[in-house]
Amino acid sequence: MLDDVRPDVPVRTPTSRVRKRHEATRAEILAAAWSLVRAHGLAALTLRDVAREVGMRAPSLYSYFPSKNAIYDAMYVQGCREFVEYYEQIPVTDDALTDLRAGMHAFVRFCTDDPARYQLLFQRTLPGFEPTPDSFSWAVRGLDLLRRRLSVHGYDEDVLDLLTAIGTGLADQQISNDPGGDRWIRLIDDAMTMFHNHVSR
Amino acid sequence: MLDDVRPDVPVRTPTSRVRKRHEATRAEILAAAWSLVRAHGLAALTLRDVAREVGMRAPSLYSYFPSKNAIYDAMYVQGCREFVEYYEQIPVTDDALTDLRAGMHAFVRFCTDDPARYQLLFQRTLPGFEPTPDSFSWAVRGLDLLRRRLSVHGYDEDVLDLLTAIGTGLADQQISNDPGGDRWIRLIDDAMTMFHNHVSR
DNA sequence: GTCTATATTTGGATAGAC
DNA sequence: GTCTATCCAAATATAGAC
Repeated sequence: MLDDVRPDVPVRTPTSRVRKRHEATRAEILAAAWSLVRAHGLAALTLRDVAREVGMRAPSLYSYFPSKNAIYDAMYVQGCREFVEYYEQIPVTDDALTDLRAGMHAFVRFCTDDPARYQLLFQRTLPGFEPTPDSFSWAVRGLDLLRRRLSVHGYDEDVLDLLTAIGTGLADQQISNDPGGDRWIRLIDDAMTMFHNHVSR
Repeated sequence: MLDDVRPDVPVRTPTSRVRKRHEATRAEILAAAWSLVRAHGLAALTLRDVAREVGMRAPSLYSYFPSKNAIYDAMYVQGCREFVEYYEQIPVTDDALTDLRAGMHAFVRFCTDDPARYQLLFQRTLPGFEPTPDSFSWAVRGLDLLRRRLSVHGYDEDVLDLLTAIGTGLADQQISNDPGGDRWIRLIDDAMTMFHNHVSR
């Protein structure tokens, strides 16, 4: 084939420039989708709205995502990556209680910062959606990070399960019953004291 | 008017017999709706499906409920009443830890027994629905009962908030990450020991 | 009260021109 | 890649006969 004369840039492979533009538009679409779900709820997202937000018509989105669920799926991966980034920037000390408190504050803040994201990642009540196995592996990665952070101080499985329950409970109550406030956030330090005393018995 | 000749049973007022039949059909419709949401998810409920389940056509449901959300609303009230019934049958002892454990087991069991009901009552992620003020008062009633049960042993507000966080967290993790199992259920007694030791400091 | 028929809306997805 | 036009399906709700 003639194409093989220039194997580095074969016909049909978009140039790096074109690919970058494509990726940029994809990112713009996702940003618009996030903006909409934050404003109107996760389940209220429609392709028409997303398209209008980025100055397109709905069918044009199909050049970037094969379906609506593919958009949700990409948002899911983004959320997982944000979670990992959130956690990696928390310093680890040699004091278990300090780390527990910092970790729990980070977790609850991550959840309350964006309830729509919380619903997508952790509640999974979206009608027809579930993440692809590939995307779900990102969630596993985030959870692993969380567990590794905590197992540094020697906690076992059951104790980690108790801790995740306290975490989701605090975040859930804060979001459901005092959105924008701090009624459960201000219980975090005390809750971690309780937890720490218990597991150090 | 001639109707006034028999003021006990005026025209246009259905007889007790007719009213009872009407109520029975309403109950049948609600039972069908519960059955469907348990099988296919809370958000997947459609009037056609409900009607088919009770041997009707969709428009006939409008003789019993003015809208789909009115059905959700009636289910919401039913769920709240079931919650109250669940709690009223729990014996109160003079031992705080015993009551904490029994109360928390009851709460988590109530949630895990019917995840669709849990979602309707506590998560409130249903697209266009929110309970009418009248129905919501039933939820307040349930929460009041819960608080009264616990305040018997002298807990203050912040402590109750911590306890509700632990409760929703345990229920949420059990439903989301181990449906049908007992991975978080078996942590309840230990969690209540932790809580009790902490607040009795 | 129940039905058939239908209005209305909505929204995901596709075809094909440019 | 983007558009217009359209399809298709689902689902709530209403009108009016019986």
